[in-house]
Amino acid sequence: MLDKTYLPADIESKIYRAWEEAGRFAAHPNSAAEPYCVMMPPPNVTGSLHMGHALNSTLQDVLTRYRRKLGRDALWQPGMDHAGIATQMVVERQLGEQNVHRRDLGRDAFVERVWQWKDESGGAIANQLRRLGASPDWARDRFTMDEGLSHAVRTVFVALHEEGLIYRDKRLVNWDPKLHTAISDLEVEPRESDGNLWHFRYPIEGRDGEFITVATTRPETMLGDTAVAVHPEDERWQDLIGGHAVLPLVGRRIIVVGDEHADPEQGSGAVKITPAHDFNDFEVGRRHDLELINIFDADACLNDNVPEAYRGLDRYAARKKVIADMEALGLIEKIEPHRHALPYGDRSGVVVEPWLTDQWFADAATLAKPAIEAVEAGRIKFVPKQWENTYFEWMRNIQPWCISRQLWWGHRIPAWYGPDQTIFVAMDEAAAHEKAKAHYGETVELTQDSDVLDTWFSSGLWPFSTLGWPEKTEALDAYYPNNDLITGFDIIFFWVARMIMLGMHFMGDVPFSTVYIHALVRDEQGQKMSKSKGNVIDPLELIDKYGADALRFTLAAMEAQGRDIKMSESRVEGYRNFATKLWNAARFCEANGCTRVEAFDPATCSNTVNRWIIGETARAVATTAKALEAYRFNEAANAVYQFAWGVFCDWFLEFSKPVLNGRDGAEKNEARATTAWVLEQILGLLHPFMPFVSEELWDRLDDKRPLPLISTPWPETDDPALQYEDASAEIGQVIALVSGVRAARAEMNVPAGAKIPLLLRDDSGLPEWAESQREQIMQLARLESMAVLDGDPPKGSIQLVIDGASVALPLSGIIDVAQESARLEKELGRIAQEIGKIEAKLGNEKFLAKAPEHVVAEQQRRKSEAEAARDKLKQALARVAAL
RNA sequence: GGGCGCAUAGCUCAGCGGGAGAGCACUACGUUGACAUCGUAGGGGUCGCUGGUUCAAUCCCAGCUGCGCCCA
Repeated sequence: MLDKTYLPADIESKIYRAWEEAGRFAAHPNSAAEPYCVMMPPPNVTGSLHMGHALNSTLQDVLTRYRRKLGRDALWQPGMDHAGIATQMVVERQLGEQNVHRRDLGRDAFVERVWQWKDESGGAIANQLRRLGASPDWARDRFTMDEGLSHAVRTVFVALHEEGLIYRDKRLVNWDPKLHTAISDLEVEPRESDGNLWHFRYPIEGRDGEFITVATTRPETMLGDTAVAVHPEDERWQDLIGGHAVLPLVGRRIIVVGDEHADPEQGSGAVKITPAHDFNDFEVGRRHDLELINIFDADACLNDNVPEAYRGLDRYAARKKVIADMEALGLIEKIEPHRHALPYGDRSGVVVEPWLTDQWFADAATLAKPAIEAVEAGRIKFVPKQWENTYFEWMRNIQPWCISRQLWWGHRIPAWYGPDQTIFVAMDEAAAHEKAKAHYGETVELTQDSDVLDTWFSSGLWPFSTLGWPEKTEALDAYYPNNDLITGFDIIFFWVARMIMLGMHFMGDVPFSTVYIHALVRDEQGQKMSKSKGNVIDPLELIDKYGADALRFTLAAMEAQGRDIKMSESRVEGYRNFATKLWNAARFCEANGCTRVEAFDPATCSNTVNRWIIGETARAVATTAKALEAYRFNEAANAVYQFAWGVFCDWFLEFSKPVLNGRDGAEKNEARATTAWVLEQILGLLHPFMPFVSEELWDRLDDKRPLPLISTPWPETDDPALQYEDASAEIGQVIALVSGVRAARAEMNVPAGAKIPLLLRDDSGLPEWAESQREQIMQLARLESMAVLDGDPPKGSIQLVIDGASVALPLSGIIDVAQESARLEKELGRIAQEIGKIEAKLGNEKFLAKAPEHVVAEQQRRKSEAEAARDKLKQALARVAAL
């Protein structure tokens, strides 16, 4: 016998272990089944499960389990990302606690140390995903730094280099002066902050006492100015274009150029140009062939290209000194408070510098073309569709992708330098030597590039590298293109776009056909969860408290397309209650001998209640499946919830009680078999959302199952014979009657325990449906008797009108005449209002002329129904008044 | 500045051209032999504002207001 309360913690790990040990998550690329593949966005090896992972993984697991049950050969590919900067920082921090810097260890020892850390404490998230009930094929687990994936990375680098799509260039990059590495523009986070606009006067050469005023938010960069720009059509400065100013503090002659970058509306209309330290100025410099003067070192301290007094100062000290010195010279026109966005490194949290360095770049614009076309042509579809705009917007304006990072942890760039700095890109050192020998005609010393690749370079290969590429494997053949990609909008650029670019280029086909972009999980107040705000909800705590099923169901039920999730614990609690409810329903079934009957055929049931619930089951299965096919997770979850609780528990089990408690025989047998069958369908429907409780019940309710629920086919209820529309109509009337009686009882304060008589009549006397469902009605409406209403209702009756039938509850002595009269008046008022609305429509000639026929017919039907009810209510009211 | 999204019950949110819905919260009653992590019933909404399209608008279109996000 099942316990009274379901305790998730008692069973979850046991069930999970059983699944995993039996290989229930395994994909079978050599099977005849149609493949279905989802790539897990590889979490950082340093990561631990947060709400975003929980949502992302739940959705993938729902889809995977659903498809698996549909008979597809499902591969949910798990893995982990080496997360270059993040991981290196973790280990550096550990070293820092012992006052050791990575330089003290040296590169090889440091990398060794990171691997050690990875093996010991990395990847904790995999076990956390297990607690969530995630069912990826763990045996195929991959890591972006493992041998196979590293080989794929080198292969791609070498190939793209040979095609000219990867090149080395000296360009401005976002330099992180704390981490000492270049980062991509996506890793830069603009943050609003309060600063100033300093208006500096630069003396004009050859015109004593005349100045050109430029404004800047970064005074220290003036030491690297090589020009002043004004708009070419700005009348104020026409005569100055081509002339020179003298850069204060430095004394350099700098040219005044006409360039559209200068905005005549801003300040004086003139801007200082520092081509080596500003992206816009860099472009201006390029157009006018200006000198690039780099004034910073790697720490963002001033170097030897500035006057001696400033050398060695960090950028903020330099700013102070520049301002003070300009002030002393009387060259500051004014200082205005100014709010603007500063570029922060998302990892280091310091302001990054545009800095001129040699880096490796990928020609993203070229790679993007087929990737844009694939989405335009609909070969990849984003759900919700509006994210395609975001994708297009970025892809159509894509910049060269800086792929080198000055880190130690990551894929070392497979490029070697000869003594004269000639570059040899090759799969390994031996191959590089071969190339070098061919070039130099002799063996020379080669030095490998010390940089590593951007982490996203390797994750961009994920859809095929994990399947064994560049080898032609069975898995690659079966699962590429993948089917669905489930991820958050925040990595559309970082990851999704790169996978599409690289997939198109190397596989010649899209990496996946659908990208489902899900919500961000916020806290209850709608705030983004963050450690600093302290509003982070730990999914593992929720699992401890309410069970993994409850958390999963909450996330699925709240995942409506295009809206963020405000996570609230009360919802989780509510879905925990749902699991308990189901548990108790199963317990009821168990206690009443409702066990699976092998020969049971839902298409040939005779009892109306059974036929009805079978039809309802078929509808629920269809609704759920349709919602899942459309990625409407909330609709799918709600369909299951509503059916299991609102239909099966609330009505069907109640209807079945009289039979199950009655005499043994054919009727009872059919009721038991039907109940067992429906419960099984519910468990099947529920399994993708609540795998643990459904599996546990599946197991506990029958010890002769050939397969666990996870491997049992999805409920098949397509057979039109299961619709049973006649039963649906009949039970609909029963439910209306029971509900009507219950409402009247409550309203008239009839004690809940009191059994009352009921009189009922439609056109032909006691309706057939009432007679055939007599027992159910009597039980659920708490009746003492049910008889045909002959003539007028007895005095002192509550009178109801239900689906065309007159109902009387003779309760003389119990009811209050005034109260009953008020109740009927209220009801009548409601009906009259409705009739008014419908009449307005039907009285409108244009409506009759233009509305579709079925809409008009529907309104007419509603009108006559309402009128019939109104008439009966009026009669009832008249009778009450006569008392 | 450009783009996207959101505004529906006290709260969180579905819905979406022809009868305003759910969960939670709230109120009343209730242990009827699965379940108080429960049952039954109930209250509660000019569907942000203003126009337009339509026989018909919460739903489509435009504008406005407020909020959020992305890009520059």
